[in-house]
Amino acid sequence: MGERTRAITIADVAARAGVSQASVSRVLNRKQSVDPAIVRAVQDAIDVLGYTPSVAARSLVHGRNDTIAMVVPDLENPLFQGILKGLSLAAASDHYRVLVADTAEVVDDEEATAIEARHRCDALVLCAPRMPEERLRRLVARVAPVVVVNRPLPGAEVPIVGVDYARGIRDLVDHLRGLGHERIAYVSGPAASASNAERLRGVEEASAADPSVRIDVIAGGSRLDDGYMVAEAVTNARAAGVTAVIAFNDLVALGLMTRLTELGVSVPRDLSVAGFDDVPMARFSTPRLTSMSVPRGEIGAQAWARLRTLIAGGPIEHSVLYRPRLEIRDSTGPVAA
Amino acid sequence: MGERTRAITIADVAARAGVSQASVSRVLNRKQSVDPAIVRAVQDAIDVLGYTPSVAARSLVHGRNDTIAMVVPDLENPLFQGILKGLSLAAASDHYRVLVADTAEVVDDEEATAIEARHRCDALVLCAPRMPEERLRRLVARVAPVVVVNRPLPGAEVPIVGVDYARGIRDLVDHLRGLGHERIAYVSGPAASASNAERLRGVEEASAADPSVRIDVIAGGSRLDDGYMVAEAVTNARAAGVTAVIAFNDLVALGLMTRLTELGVSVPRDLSVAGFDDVPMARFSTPRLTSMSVPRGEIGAQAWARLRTLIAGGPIEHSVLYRPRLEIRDSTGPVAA
DNA sequence: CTGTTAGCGCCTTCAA
DNA sequence: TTGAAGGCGCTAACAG
Repeated sequence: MGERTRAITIADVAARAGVSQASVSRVLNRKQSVDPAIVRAVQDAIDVLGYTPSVAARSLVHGRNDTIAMVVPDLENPLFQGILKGLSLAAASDHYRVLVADTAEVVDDEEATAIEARHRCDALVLCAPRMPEERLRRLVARVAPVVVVNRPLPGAEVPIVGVDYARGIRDLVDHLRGLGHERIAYVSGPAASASNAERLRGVEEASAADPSVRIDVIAGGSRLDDGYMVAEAVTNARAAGVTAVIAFNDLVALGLMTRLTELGVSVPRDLSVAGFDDVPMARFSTPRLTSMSVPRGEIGAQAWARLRTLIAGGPIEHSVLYRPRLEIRDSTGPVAA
Repeated sequence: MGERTRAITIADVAARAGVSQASVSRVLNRKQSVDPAIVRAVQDAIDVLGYTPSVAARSLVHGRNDTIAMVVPDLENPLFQGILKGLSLAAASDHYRVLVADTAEVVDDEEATAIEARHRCDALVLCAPRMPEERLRRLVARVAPVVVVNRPLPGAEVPIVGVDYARGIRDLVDHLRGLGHERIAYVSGPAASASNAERLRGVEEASAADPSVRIDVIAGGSRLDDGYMVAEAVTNARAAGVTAVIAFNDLVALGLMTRLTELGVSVPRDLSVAGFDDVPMARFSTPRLTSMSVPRGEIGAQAWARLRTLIAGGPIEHSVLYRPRLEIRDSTGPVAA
């Protein structure tokens, strides 16, 4: 890598500077102190020759290559993008780079992809929202050091950086309750998604905590289209008394609102709609979308912090769960009188 | 990399199988024909030991590591995400992985980042829309094999995969002209952006080709906020007779429409608005946004195709320029009578 | 402080 | 067809 023609090596530098390779290596790594004259000679030789050390050789000697991998189901998901960005920037500040491995939503490939990616790198960030728990647990043990992002994994020896989706849903329900809504619909995400399961748990908890509220679940999805297409089901629910909708995420909420507008359903007058994730677009929809904000970049940065500790041989640090922050905008309002 | 404890090596496998390392290497790489008995013995040993070859050692020997890097100014830009996804998938099908290097919009870091990334990888995909041409030309020569994405670079020895933005703008202007618009405003992107320059060229060409049309340029930006904030300037332009707006990209168009709606300006009745890039959200805005579609994933895939040829020692293949496709939706309409 | 010597794990001639 | 040996480029002992 890194060279077109026959690369110049540390031996060339040593020869030109009239010293041993070890000395060159020393000035390169500033480990021991070296005679200033030699340092200068070596520096000169390096400059003249335009030498750069081979990362491959270094990797072989050190047993690491200052690279981590992030495995994601879909690079086009704004949530993962934000995490990747945060991870990439944080890692870069420690001279680490990030390899991306998009599994294109094929759950059955995730395991192999993760193992392969891990083999090229020093550590792994795993986003595998749909992988069965047991399989993920085995995988995690196999590819350590690793941190799991955006889903719980009870009992596994791995740091987790995630979001308290259940709590977020409860907070959202509270918000709607405060506006007078008692009949709410939750448009669910992908059936196998762990974070959808967490949200559903939040739905249950909210129902249990407040008998006056009733929350129906409508099968949805995770993308704009899914929200668009679920609109009919939502209007049916509305006819049956539902006054507010919580969507799996903002994309679904935005797609839903688009269709509702077409159908002549006014948000929030006829129906309140809330999303989750607080993607940039949420502030720019009409009406502006009430959402639960999730610190995407921060999740990536925290994942790196934990990974760095593990790489350095440190302990498995405490997991973190971010509590989503309610962003009240214009798509939710008081229940119609 | 790839190991926690002392890794097992090809020597361990050889020992257990009772053959030489060379034989193991042979069955691993299925190069020469090997005695079936040996093959079996080696396979068994590999399975029992759970051996996987060291990528670092391989890299050192081969001088490559089956990894390419993509340098981008901002991972959160939907355009680059799409390209990255396409690139990543295409490369993966050839057992290559992609390293991402986000320069966080700091143009002065791009050069160093590119060189560093290139040093870790076999080749580079460069997205550097704001780097001065001359500097980019020098850089490109230095980091080959490389392909430049999404900007022209006349006279450089490098394949380019890009978009004919000028043509796209002209097609868009034609569309608006067909609807009767003669006074158009172009909300420009970042001043240093090469693709903005291309769009401006399209604006000039369109004006030159059709004297009946007049296109004003309004300074904008590249994000939702920029579009939102430029709305006042746009309404002023409208007061001065402008009947249609072309935004630098969809994000700007969407932000602009949001603000226009707030200001009571009806799109497309009072003003037509068109974007560029055709991001997923364009189909879901209210009104649905007319845009110029750009094949994001395909750009990434083509970038990989060219890179692969270069890596294999092939020639610099022809550059490609995609012609954006007009997606007529509801945000553009006939000029008011 | 410096040079010599062994590897890191793998592939690849070269003989046998 | 197989094994032995050298080397990819660098670093880390170990002497000197």
